[in-house]
Amino acid sequence: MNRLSMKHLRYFEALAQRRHFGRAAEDCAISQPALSVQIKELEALIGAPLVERSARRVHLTGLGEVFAERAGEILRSVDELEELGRAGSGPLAGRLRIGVIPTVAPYLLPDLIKALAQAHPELDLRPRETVTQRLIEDLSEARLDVAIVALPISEPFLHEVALFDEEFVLVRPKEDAAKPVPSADMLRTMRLLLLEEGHCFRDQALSFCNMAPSLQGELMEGSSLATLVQMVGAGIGVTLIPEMAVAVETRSASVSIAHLGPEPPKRTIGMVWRRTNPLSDQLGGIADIVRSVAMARR
Amino acid sequence: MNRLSMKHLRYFEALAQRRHFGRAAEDCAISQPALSVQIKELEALIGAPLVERSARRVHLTGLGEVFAERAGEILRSVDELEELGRAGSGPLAGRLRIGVIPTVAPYLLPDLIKALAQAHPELDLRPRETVTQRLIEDLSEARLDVAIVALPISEPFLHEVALFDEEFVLVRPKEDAAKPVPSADMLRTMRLLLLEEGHCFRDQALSFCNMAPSLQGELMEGSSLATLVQMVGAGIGVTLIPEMAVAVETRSASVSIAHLGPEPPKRTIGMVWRRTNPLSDQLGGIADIVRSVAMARR
DNA sequence: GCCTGTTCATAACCCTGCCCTATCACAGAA
DNA sequence: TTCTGTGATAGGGCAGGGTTATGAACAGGC
Repeated sequence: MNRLSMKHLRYFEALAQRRHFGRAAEDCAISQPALSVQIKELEALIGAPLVERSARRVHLTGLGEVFAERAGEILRSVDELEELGRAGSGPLAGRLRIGVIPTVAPYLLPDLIKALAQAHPELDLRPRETVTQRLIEDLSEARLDVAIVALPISEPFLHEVALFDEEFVLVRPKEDAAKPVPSADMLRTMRLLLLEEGHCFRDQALSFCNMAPSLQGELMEGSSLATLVQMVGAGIGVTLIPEMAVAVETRSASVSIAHLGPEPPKRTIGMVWRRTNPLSDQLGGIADIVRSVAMARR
Repeated sequence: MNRLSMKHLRYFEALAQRRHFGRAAEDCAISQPALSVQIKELEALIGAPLVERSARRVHLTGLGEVFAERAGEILRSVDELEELGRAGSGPLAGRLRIGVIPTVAPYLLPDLIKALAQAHPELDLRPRETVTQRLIEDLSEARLDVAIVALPISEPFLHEVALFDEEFVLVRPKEDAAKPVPSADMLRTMRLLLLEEGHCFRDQALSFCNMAPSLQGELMEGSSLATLVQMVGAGIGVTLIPEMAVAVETRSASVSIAHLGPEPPKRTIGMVWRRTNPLSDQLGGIADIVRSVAMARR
């Protein structure tokens, strides 16, 4: 006889309702002696009698009634708790903490949130925007469920799925529109505006130009693509932005867009999550939705 | 594997706090495999994973966190419930439903309530005033814990203890004060005012006068001793009242009190409760308090 | 790359707790 | 009294939940 158990509560509740050991035992699908013993044990546990036994009828003591009431409340909570799994009936119910890198988030998230809310209305979406490294850390510490980043990540503990490829396009001042499109090598000689350290997109752009990260002395840095484009519009230099950002960012700037050929630079955006995440299977479905949203934006 | 148990909740709570199977198992004073099995069973029961196992660290799933929170609340309630017995530390904690007959209640209850509140501050007193028969019924149905009535009751299921004896005194109009005190036989010829049917005091008075209950045609009836005394003051007849009522009832009426002798009628007031009441022992203590209050009123 | 330590899962065994049936004890009713 | 209904007690058996031993997966150091 150790501590209060669920059985004690359920048996006592039955007894409180029926006020009859035999009848209550029946309700509990056990024999009358079994119930008697359990109730007795419960009273010993509480240290005070809860029921008053008389030959003809069973009554609750004052304490017994208080106990029955509280026990009932607890049991209802427990019943509810048992239903918790089934209640979140859909495969993906509850919170989904999704991280997105800054060079994707503003262009993808608005549509994505709408699409996810439609596909999984019971989903409590918690988006978060930050650089890749932080996203990986957050995934590792289980502060995030999934992240949308540029692949590859190559973290052994993460599962990766590709979502889509996106091209990098050159943003020049409007008056340069007629000029020939520079090659990657030529870019290196131009004043190239890039995001500050930590953004993966910065590294991707540098890699396309075959520039060592240490050459950055010559460069200007901005904290967002919007800033970079506005600076280009002001004639300060040129920059690269991902295709998806074009529609939003060039609307209000006097810049021209040029596709870099013949082998345009591009990156692969993908979704990653911990291999150990028990929802792994369902997360593939989420990835499909992200993919379709990204395609629709073309 | 049947239903959710206290162990499931406690083990899961430990795991949620420690985020480590071995450590949590230690907290629960069981072995790590035992905890693993229970958690696994719990997840099967809920129908969804609650924890995410990885080699280095354990995380809760979204559902797991919700579950942990709710489980914690439930466990706190249960802990509290376990304390219920010990909390009502005194032998007589909680509700005490006490019934008193109407010819005693107004003269005893005020002092009694004060005395009981002082002796047992944790006592939640629920007094009730009604005629003997109803009191007995209420005791039988466990709607009352104890009753203060005129003895004997002679119900086999009730335990009786005597509290005190009280004399009946004659109430006459003030102008009769000088007249000789009538004998019991003489009373029968006077206009005797009595309580209405159902009050035990009525029967006791009738019995003193050796009058058959059927002779009531000649009598006046009142619904309370106060009414009777006022009517006597108005010269309508005479009445008997218990000694304890004298101080209160004759204060504001022009009546005179006479002791009937040489063998004055009296009745024994006592306390009764169900033999099966588990608090039987403690109730003797309550009776002692009632007794001392009654004595003090002399 | 291989070895080692950590951690959770699985397996095999065992014991305690719980339930069953049978029976007793008691109180009311006939 | 005897009979009936009710709760308590006794003794035995099954299984849930515990134990230890071991396996599998993974991280980190050499």
